[in-house]
Amino acid sequence: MTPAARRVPASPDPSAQGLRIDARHNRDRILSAARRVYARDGIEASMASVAREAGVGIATLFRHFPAREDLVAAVFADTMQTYADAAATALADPDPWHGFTWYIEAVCGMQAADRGFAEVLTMTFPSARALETKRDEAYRGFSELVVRAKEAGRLRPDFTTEDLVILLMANAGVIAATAGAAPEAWRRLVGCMIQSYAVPDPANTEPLPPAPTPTALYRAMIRLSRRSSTS
Amino acid sequence: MTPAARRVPASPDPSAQGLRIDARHNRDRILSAARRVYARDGIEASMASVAREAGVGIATLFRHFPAREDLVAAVFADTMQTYADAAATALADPDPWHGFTWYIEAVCGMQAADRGFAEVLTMTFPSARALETKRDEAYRGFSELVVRAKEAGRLRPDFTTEDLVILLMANAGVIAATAGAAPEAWRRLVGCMIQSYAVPDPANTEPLPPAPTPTALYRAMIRLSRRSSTS
DNA sequence: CTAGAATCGGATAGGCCTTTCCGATTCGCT
DNA sequence: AGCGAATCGGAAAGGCCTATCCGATTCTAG
Repeated sequence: MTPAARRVPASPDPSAQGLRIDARHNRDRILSAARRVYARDGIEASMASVAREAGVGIATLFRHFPAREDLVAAVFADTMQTYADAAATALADPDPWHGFTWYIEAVCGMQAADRGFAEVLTMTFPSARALETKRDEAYRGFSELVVRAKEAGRLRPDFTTEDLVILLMANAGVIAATAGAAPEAWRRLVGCMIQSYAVPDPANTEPLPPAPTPTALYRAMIRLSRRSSTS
Repeated sequence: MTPAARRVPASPDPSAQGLRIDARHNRDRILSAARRVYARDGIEASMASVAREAGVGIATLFRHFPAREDLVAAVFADTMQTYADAAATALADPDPWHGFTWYIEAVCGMQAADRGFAEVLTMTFPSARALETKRDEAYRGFSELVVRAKEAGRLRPDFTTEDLVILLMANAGVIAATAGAAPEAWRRLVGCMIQSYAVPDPANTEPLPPAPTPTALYRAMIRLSRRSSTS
């Protein structure tokens, strides 16, 4: 047994290698705390609040993740993997249009489930190579989905891959604004957008997802004014 | 001349009445500074930054507007008037569908021109009566626009007034995310959404507004990660 | 079991924010 | 011109945040 093999990496995360086991333990606590905080408050949540949630000292947090970007990249590494995998799954669908719409709904659903991730998808972190590699992978898959859906005659020819980015930004806005008070509003938005992407076909109109109730939206609009900073 | 008539309100704002002229002057400086700051940074901008921009002491700002909400309400009073007026203008359009789409584009354009206003439209301020009165007025006008557009057979029957709120939230998201780097992205979003609101008619398809260029969107996604707070 | 290295986390410095207090200044009437 | 009231704005108190320092603690190898 070589000295280097003594510290076996029990954690699946390769960047935890070589750490003392208490350090690795803290690292994991920080990551799961950050996951919770970012999902709730978005990635502009303070480093201090993450440390509090994790129950570690502030210095410990900064030692493991010197910059906020490092923490964000570590937290969303596997979510970005899921994101990239979704494109592959969609490409395996024999129906190009169904694969295209499934992908969009899946991605927007991931945004709805995690406010932090919703924000990550509308930003780019040039220094976080791992994240950007996954993003590029997903992008290539989506480009292929677009080509196939156009070839099948279901996707309008003037659709561009930039439209997905716009949708992600729009969806992030709805999710941030409704934040739990109208949890289905984003489905309505996505349903409308997909509708507009399709080549018009009166013989094949899908119903839209239901609109949120007026009271739900009103609650969202009030809640929105009850906050201070974040973002 | 009665004592009460001595101080003539030169300012159009009735709530400036009874102030000494230097006080009124400061009030105006604060309001125009806040307009600039809110348009640029959104209504979560700090009171301190508004005071700095206005060149007045912090205490002066707080004396005139004890709570952030008071300042927001004062700043956006006339913009909300324009907002309400737009509904009336749209109702005067003889073509119900054209009036409907014109209104949506006008309102979303107002959002694009003022990030603070974009946020105000997705919130409600129960204590700011004047603001909410105007909002209700616009809402009633929009409801009528919806009815007429449906009667004309151009607007899909399952459209609801809540869809406008969702669009406003989505548009606010795109505007906040692109913030100058891709100034036309919101038009693409709005074009798509209007497309989806229309009763499908292959004989009458309008082209979508152009999509932003990939580089413009990329710049927006980088810029987004370059900020600290906001929101 | 122990020594030394790795790690922890409280404390601290510095920044920005909100809100209030109060002495200094300016205005407006006489 | 001059007085009193209105208004100004710097200062201060308190909160939260980032980032770093360093003595205390915990782990690991031998």
